Amino acid sequence: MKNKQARINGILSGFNRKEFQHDLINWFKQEQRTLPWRDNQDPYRVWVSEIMLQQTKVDTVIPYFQRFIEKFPTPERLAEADEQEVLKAWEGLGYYSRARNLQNAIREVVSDYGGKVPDEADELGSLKGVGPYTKGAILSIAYDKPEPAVDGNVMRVMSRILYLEDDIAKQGTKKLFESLIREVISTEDPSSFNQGLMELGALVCTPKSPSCMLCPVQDHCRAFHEGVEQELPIKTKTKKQKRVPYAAMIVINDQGEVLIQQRPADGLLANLWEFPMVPLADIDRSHLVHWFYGEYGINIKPGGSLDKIKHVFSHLIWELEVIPGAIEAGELDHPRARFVSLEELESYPFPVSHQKIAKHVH
DNA sequence: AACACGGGGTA
DNA sequence: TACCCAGTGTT
Repeated sequence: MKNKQARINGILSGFNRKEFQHDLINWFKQEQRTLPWRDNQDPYRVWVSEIMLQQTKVDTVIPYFQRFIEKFPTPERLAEADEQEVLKAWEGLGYYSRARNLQNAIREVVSDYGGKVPDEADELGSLKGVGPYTKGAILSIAYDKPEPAVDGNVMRVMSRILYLEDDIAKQGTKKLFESLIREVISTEDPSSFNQGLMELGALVCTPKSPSCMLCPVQDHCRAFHEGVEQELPIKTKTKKQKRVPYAAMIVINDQGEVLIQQRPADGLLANLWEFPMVPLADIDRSHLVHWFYGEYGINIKPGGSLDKIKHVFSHLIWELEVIPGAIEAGELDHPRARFVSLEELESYPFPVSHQKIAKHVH
């Protein structure tokens, strides 16, 4: 413990905190982008935006945020919505547990906190989906509290400013940055300080070829002075994804309805909908008919492949072979599957991979 | 301390 | 390709 504080003191010796705060905050106030969640300090809107922005670019989030707030303008409206409706609003944004956790947490806010987003760190941090970053972001941006909000931007920017060679891919490194931010954050305007750090990372202090000549805190940057800004931060590589081939089936009944099913409540793409599919490692292509009958109680006659879809996730790659199946005989018998009209299909939340499959449904 | 968890954009 | 992005929960 003492060791750690000693290191922090060492890192910050000779660092002009007051001037750094001033230069950063002035730049932020001058150059910040106009973004929908910056209209006001409504903690609910700040919260929604912070969840959406996790691992997701600002430009991607903007239209989702607008639609989401329009549909669920208050904690109460989100709390009372069906989960399927929330997932539909999240459709295409990815990391769907964010949406389910957000609704779960908002329901707790409505039932336990009278609909008011907590402004206390422990209460906020105990809510589903609110980790150290989001907690600090809400406290500083919505409630003007001097709490660190350390994300990838902040670690990159501060690695360069302070010339730190800690591996930012390691979990523990984030704690170091949180301790450092606690020491250097502006207590007068923690919101602009935290947002300024992130805005700087997004606009100036970018991962590749940072625009140091335009940087408002260039004077404070040790990496720039040493000419090593391109070498920082240190980040170990992620391992590459595993390929998994699937057969995905388009099965349409005599009423023109297509067969879909809801995915399990846990794991990948939880509770979203999909076309029937099976890993081609589990069964051979020639056993498709047998597998399909066993699973759904319907005899089909597979047609030729309509498409091969490659879909990349962060940790795996789906290779989907789209195969039509003509119904020969049988009655659907499956707890999570149903036939729906093409019109109804639109109201179900599908992952992007299966939206690609849906393009072959006519 | 690792790994699961989406999807889109960039060089 | 490979990396990056306003991270969190689980094991």
